[in-house]
Amino acid sequence: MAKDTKERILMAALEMFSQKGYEGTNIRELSASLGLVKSGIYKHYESKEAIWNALLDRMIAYYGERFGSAEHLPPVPDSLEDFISMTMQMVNLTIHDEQIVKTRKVLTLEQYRDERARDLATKHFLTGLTEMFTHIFSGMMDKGLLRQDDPEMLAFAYTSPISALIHLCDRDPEKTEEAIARIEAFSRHFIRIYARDISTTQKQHP
Amino acid sequence: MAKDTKERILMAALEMFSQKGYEGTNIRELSASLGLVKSGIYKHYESKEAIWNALLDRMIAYYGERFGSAEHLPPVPDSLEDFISMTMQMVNLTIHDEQIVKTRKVLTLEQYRDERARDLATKHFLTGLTEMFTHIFSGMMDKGLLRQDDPEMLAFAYTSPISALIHLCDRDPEKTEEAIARIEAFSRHFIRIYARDISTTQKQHP
DNA sequence: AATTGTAGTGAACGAAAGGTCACTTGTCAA
DNA sequence: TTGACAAGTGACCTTTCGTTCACTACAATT
Repeated sequence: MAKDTKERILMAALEMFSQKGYEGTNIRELSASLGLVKSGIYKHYESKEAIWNALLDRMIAYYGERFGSAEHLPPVPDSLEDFISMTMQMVNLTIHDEQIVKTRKVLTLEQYRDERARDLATKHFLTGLTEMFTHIFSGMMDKGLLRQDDPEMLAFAYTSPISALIHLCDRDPEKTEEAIARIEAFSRHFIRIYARDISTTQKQHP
Repeated sequence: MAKDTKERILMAALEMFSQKGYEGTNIRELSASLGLVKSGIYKHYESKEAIWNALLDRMIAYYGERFGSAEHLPPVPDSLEDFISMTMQMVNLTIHDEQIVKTRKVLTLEQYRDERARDLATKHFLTGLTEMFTHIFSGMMDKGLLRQDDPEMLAFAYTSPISALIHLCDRDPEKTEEAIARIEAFSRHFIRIYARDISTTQKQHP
C-alpha cells in the first residue's frame, strides 16, 4: 500500500523487540501489527535477522548523529539553576520519548547476544553520558560555577545515579514521578556538594 | 542417575537463561548440557515455565536470606580505608561470583516480561544496595568518619556509579580490570568529598 | 523374591516458528 | 493501452519447539 512500509516495519520491530526481545518476537505478530500477512514482510526484508540488523544500523546511526560529534554537545549552563533545568529537561526527554525508551529496552535485552548492541548499550548507559557531562562540568569549572576537580569523575558520579533511575522508569513506569523527583533531589544535592563556595572563592581571589 | 538432578537442572537453567534469555533457551539444549535427553527433564519439572518459576523462587529466597533482614547488614567500618577495603571486597565478590553474575544477567533479560523478575531486579540494582549503604553511612557519620548529611542520598550517590560499572563487567568482561580500577578511584574520590575534614571537626568540638 | 517407585529413554505429537512461491492487484512510465 | 514492476496475499514447506507416553533399568522396600 504505502512506500514507507519498510520504515513502518522497523518501528514495529523496535516496539516488539523492546517488549519481548528478539527471540520472543515472531514475524506473524509483527506483520499483523502492521495490518499485513507475514509473507508480506519478506518483500521488504529478507529475514528476521535482516530486520534486526537494519534496526541496529538505524539506532547506531541515530546515536552517532545526535551524540556522536562534538558539535552536538549542549551549551555550558551559566548558573547552577540553569544546570539543574538542563538536566531535568534532558531527563524528561529521555524518559518520555517512546523511541528513546524502546531503544534503551532493546539494548538492555540484546546486550549479551549481539556485539553491536553491547557496544551501543555501553555508549548509551555509560560512556556517552559521561563524555557529555565531562564537557559540561569542565566548562562550569572554567566559569567558576564548580570547584576545580576532575570533571570526568564528576560526570561519572553525576550521570550514573540519574541513569539508574531512568532504568527504574523503563522497568516500572509507575515509579516515573517518584524517580523524577529523586533525580532533581540528587541534582540539587550534587551541586550543593560541588558548587564553588564563597570561602573558596575568597581564598582564590583575594 | 543422581538425586540432585532437580538441582542441576536449576543451575543449568540459570546458566542458559542468563546467556540466551528465557525465550532463547530450549529444553533440548538444556537437557543435553546435563547429559540427558529432553524428555528426562519432565520427570523433575512439569514445564519450561515451571523451571523458570522454580529458579525465580530460588533467586528471591536467596536474596531474602542474604540481604533481606537487618541481621545481615555488614559491620560499619572503623576507618575510611576500611570502608574502601570493604567496598572493594564486595565488588570483587559480586563481579567474580558466577552465580551472582548470572543472576544479574537473568534479571536484566527478563525484567520487562516477568513481574517478579522486575521487582527483584529493582532490589538487586537499586534499593537493596541503597539500603545497605544507608546503614553504613549512617554509622560512619555517627563515628565521625563522614560529615553529617543525608545518608540515604549518599548511599544512592555511592552505589549507583559502582552498580553501573558492575553492569559494564557483565556486558563486557574484558573491561573488568579497568572497571575495578575505576570503582576504587571513584570510592576514593567519594570519601575525599564526604569525609569529615579537620576544620569541621574543630568547629564541632571546640 | 516379589513389589514398588524413581530416573531416564526414544519415538511420536501438535503447534508454532521462519521462510518460499505462484499468484493477484494497483500504479505508473512508455 | 499496454507492459513492467513493486506490494501484498494465501497456501505450503521444513524445522524446531514444548510436551506426552509407553517402556526400560535399577535401587529400595516389603
